Amino acid sequence: MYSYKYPHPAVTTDCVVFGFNGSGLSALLIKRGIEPYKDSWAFPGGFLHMDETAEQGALRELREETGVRDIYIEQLQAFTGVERDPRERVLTIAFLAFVRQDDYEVIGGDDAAEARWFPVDELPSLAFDHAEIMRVALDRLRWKIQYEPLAFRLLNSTFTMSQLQTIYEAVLGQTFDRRNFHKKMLAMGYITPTGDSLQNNGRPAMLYRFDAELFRKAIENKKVL
Amino acid sequence: MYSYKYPHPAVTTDCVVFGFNGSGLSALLIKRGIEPYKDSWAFPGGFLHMDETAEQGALRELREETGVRDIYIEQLQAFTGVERDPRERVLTIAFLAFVRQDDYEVIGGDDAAEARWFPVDELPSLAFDHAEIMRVALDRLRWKIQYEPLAFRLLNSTFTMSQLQTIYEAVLGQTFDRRNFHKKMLAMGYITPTGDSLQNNGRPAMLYRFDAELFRKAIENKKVL
DNA sequence: ACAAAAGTGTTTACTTTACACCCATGA
DNA sequence: TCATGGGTGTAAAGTAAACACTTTTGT
Repeated sequence: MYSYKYPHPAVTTDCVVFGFNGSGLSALLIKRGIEPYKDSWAFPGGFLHMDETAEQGALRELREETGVRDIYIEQLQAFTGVERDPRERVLTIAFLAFVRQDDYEVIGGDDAAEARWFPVDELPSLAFDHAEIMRVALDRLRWKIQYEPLAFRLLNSTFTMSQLQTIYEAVLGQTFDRRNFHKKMLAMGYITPTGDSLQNNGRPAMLYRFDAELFRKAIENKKVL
Repeated sequence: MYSYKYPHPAVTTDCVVFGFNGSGLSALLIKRGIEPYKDSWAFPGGFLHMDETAEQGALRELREETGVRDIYIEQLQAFTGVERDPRERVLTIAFLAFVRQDDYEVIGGDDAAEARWFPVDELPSLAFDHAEIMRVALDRLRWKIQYEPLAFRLLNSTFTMSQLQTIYEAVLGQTFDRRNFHKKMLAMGYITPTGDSLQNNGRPAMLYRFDAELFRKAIENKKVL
């Protein structure tokens, strides 16, 4: 037992993991193996340990519950509704993650009976206030992809322009002119051709690479992200 | 005493309150009246109660410690470093606020021995990790003012174009061409002239008003904030 | 030769920047 | 009448949007 002079809320972390499989945008959910909301789908997450930051906790829970590891996450926001958990006062710090969906064999583990990807437009009903968290996460994703090079975290290290365009179209829910898209992306100054090409069905497509070094220089010069 | 099966961190809220007094940008700080960091300057804030959301807690602490009440705040982010408080594990949820500096007689109260405004470029050294919070808050402010009508929260309900321009220049640390600034602001479509004017030193300046209704319509039509 | 997907350039519209003179008021 | 700050328009540059034909590959 742990005792405190004043009441303390419990603190959890949750990870909204977005993945891309070549066509549509998905989110990684786990089926809860324990109460409350047993057998409901929810974001991977769990109670914060005393010796880890929220970010470390979120990564640990993600690894334990889905097998996904070593990825980039960033804080979304804290959700602090008083009644969001029936057990006791629990607030959660939600994180956003972006991964190449095919890099991971997601497997349920620990408190998760099962883990799988759901297309973001075919989500099941979610435990706790996770539907609200999902709304905020999608808004943030749509906002950020326009100002930060998030898309490259969802692609292999080399990619074609149409793969890149597919991500933007999936996230923003609109289509772009192929020629203008191509021009605009190259004009950013941090996407470089590799020289290789990738073949699927028609003419082979050139492969590009995101250059983090050039990106850093680009934002320095242009003073806006 | 309050006992739990697993250890719980303590949770506080902190408010980074930005104010504008007609010329420069300031932040509201309190001098801590209790340990730890007694007599250091810090953001107003304190422990979260079990029956309030983080936002409610932040507003309550702000009221208790500085007398500032009934203002708009928004969540900045949670700060969760393991060693950020010497007493026990404490994580804080930081909020951002924007106020008309002259609307409030700030007064120290509760755990705060004193409360006063500091120009953001003349801040004292801060308690806990509040210097880090300040950095994040300023980054966020600079980012948001370019995309959201924050400036109007810092001004009286009617204002002149040069007052508005002064805020943008103070926050972003750069100057703008008076004519282009004027055009751009009116082009937003949600700033309307009141018909009145304000006199200070030369020719009287037209007074404008921020129209929240027009703003709502403007973001609907332009689909980007 | 045909189907499928990829590569590419030009014109037009729009947005942003640069820039200077006249006006209203108080001292 | 002078000093102070406010109001305003136009031309040039840059950015974004519209738009269609040709190329490479596999079948």
